[in-house]
Amino acid sequence: LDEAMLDEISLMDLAIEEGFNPVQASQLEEEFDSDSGLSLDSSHSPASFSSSEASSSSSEGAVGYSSDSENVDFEETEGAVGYQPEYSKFCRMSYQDPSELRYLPYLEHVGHNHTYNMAPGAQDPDEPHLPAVAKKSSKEKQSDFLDKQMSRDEHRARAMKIPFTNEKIINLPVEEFNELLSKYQLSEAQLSLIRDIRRRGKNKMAAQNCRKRKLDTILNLERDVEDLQRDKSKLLREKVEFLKSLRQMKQKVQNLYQEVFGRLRDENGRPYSPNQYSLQYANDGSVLLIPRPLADQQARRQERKQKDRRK
DNA sequence: GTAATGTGTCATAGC
DNA sequence: GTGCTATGACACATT
Repeated sequence: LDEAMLDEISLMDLAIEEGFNPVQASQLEEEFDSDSGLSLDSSHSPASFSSSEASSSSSEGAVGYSSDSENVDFEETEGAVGYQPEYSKFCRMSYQDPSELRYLPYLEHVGHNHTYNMAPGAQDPDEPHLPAVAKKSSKEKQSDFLDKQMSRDEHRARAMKIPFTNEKIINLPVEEFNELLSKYQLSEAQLSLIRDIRRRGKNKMAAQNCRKRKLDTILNLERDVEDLQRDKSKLLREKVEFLKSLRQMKQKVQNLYQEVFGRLRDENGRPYSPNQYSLQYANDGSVLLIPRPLADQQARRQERKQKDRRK
């Protein structure tokens, strides 16, 4: 019995393994396409014109998700230095009216753009020219990377001459935000960029909170699992103790029974046969000597009652 | 070279 | 209808 209990306890050591679905890498079908194959960067298309052309002609229709707001013409940006994939994401498709794709018919099938990746040298014109820097530690590089990430919209805002800070764009309440917008004469492109910056900024914070919450939830659940495992172990130990104690009590009763039965004598002074008689405990505490068949019958009845009660 | 991890972004649902 | 938040999924960089 104890071994069975211990086996049961050992079953609690359940390894919680998270399933992992590896992200399938997209196939690169064209030499300069992004990994997702969804790049909208027209400069990479054989039938395209440059992004600056696209932006310069966008006064009457956007080519990207955020129209010309992010396709700023950065002719002052000089040749790219090295591979800057993070700077390539400036032309998205989401929310876009398909009719706006008339200049890029070969991209009409694209529904979701993750244009993070560009060919070497095809730096996002939105982004500033970043000269090569001295070797940095991985932490510094990570920090640099994050700085670039965080300032990307700021570069865009500066390039589009947005007259207030991104911090305001992102954090002002709607009313104040709209009030701020109304104070300036802003072009459609500027308004579009501002809305994008606000949306991205808010979503960025939301994602950070979401991830924190997710981690907290996981930690709490892990703690709960540990607590429950401790409780279960404790209950199982108690169960083992109770069963042991019950077995001892039953043994004592059995010994007592045999002692009492062995001392009983009939009117002729002979002992009763345990095959023909048995002792039975009455509800009032008395002990009766009754013939075996009757005792067996009562025992069966009692058993049935208990079964019914369990149901 | 690869798996794991962290981050920003997009799409979408729900409020 | 609009704006916001939450979250899954994706792409990418880094470790």
